[in-house]
Amino acid sequence: MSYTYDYPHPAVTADIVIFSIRDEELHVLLIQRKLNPFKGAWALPGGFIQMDEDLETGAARELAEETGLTGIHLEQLGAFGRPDRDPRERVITIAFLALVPSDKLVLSAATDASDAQWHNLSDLPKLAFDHENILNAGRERLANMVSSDIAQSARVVFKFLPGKFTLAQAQSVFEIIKGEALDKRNFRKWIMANWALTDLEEKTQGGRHRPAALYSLT
Amino acid sequence: MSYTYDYPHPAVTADIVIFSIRDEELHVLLIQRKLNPFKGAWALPGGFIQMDEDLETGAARELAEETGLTGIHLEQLGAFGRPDRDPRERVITIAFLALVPSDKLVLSAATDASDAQWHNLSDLPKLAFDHENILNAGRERLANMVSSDIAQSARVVFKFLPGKFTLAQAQSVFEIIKGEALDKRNFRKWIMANWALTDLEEKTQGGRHRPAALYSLT
DNA sequence: CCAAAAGTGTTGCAGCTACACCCATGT
DNA sequence: ACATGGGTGTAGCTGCAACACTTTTGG
Repeated sequence: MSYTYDYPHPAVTADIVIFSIRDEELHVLLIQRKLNPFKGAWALPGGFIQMDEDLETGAARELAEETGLTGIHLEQLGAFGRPDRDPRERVITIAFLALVPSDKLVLSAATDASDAQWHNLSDLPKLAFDHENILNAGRERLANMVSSDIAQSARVVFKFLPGKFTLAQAQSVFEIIKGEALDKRNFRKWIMANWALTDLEEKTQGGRHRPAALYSLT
Repeated sequence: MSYTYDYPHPAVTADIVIFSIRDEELHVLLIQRKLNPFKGAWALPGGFIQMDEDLETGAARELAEETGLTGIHLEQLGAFGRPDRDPRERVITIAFLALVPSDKLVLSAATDASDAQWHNLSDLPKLAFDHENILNAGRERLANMVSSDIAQSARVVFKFLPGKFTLAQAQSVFEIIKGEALDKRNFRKWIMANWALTDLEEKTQGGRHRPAALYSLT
C-alpha cells in the first residue's frame, strides 16, 4: 500500500519530554532506539501521528506504547521542524511536556522490553536527532512555570511600538493588552525601573500640546 | 509530478496571528480566501511549509507573500492538528504570533491585490478552518505575556506530586525546579495563601520522626 | 535520650497603589 | 486664553525575605 500526493508532504511525529523527580533530582524518560537511524542511541519517546488522531491523542498513544504510562497530562511544548533534523526524510515533530509523580512509576511493569529508562538531567547520554534541543525547551518551560518574572516574555510587547516611542504610547500599548487603565505616574516608574530605555533626547512635535520625550528600548 | 510514501503523510502549514494596534484597539491581519474551501471567508495568513525550509522561515515567507510584511519577529504559538480541521485532507498547522508597530503598516503598498485587511478584535468575521481557535490562543498568549501571576501555569507542577502529599514534598519539588533552596516557613505561607489545598486530616507514618500532615490540591 | 523531620510568628524592607497639580505647545 | 496631552512626588500599605526554636515520632 502506498500514498501519493501532488505535493511533497513531511512526516509528522509526536515526541514527549516526560519528567519525574527521583532521589530529589529531575529525571527524563528516554528510550533506547532499536532501529536506525541512531540505533542504540537514547531518544525521547514518540512516534508517528496517525491520520485520524489528534496530536495530543497520538502523543498519549505513543507514550503508552513505548513506556506503559497512561493517564498522564500532556501539554504542548511546540513544533520542531528543522529540515535536516531527521536524515531519512523531512520530519516535523510536535513536542509535548508531561510530568509524573514518583508514585506512578509502574514503568517496567507495564512495558515488556523495558528499554525505557529514567535519566538524571545532570548525567545525560547523547540524544538522537535534535532531541537535546527539545529536552532543553522542556527544561526551560518547566523553569518558567515557577518563575514569576515578566521580563523575558513581555519584551516582545515592545514590538507594538515604533523604534522611537513616547512613554504615553508605551502605556497605551500595555493598557490595551491588559484591558485596564494604568496610573500614569506608576506606569512611568515601573517602566523606567524594569526596562532599559534610552532617552533619545528628542521630542515629538506637531501636537497642539507639550512635546513628549522619545525613548527606545535598549 | 507526484510524491509517494509508504505511509500516509499529513500536509503541514504555517499560519500567522499578527496583531497590531490601530486607533487604540487590537487588530489582527486577515486574508480573504480566493479559493475553496471557505472561499470568500477570512483567514489567518499562512500556507504550506516547503520541504527545505524551516518552520519559522516558511511562516515568514508566507507572511511576506500574502501581506508584504517583512522583517517581523515571529514567535511560535503551537501546533493545531485536529484531524477534521481541513475538509480536504489532514492538515497540521504550526501557528506563529507576530506583533507589528503601527508605523510599519506599509501593507497595501506592498501587496498587490490587498485582500489583506486589519480587523478589530472586537468585531471579527467568521473565520475559515479552526482559525478562530488559533486566534484565541494568540490573544491568550499576548495577555499572559504582560501578566505576572503564576497561578495558571504552575498548576501542572503539582503533577510531580502524588495525590496526597506533605508540604515538605511540595517544597522539595519547587526547590528542585527552581534550583534553589526555599525557606520552610515562607514556603508554607506562600503555598497556603496561593493554592487551594485541602487538609486531608491524615498523617504520614513510618518515618522515625514526627508524622507529617497530608494535603491534596483542590 | 537521641536523631530526624514537622511545625510555627514576627519584624523590616521593598515595591506597589492611590492620588492632584503644573508645564509646554498650537490655535 | 484655552485646549490638549506631558510631566512630576509622597504617603500608606501589602506582600516578601530573613530568621530559630519547639514538637512528635521511632529506635
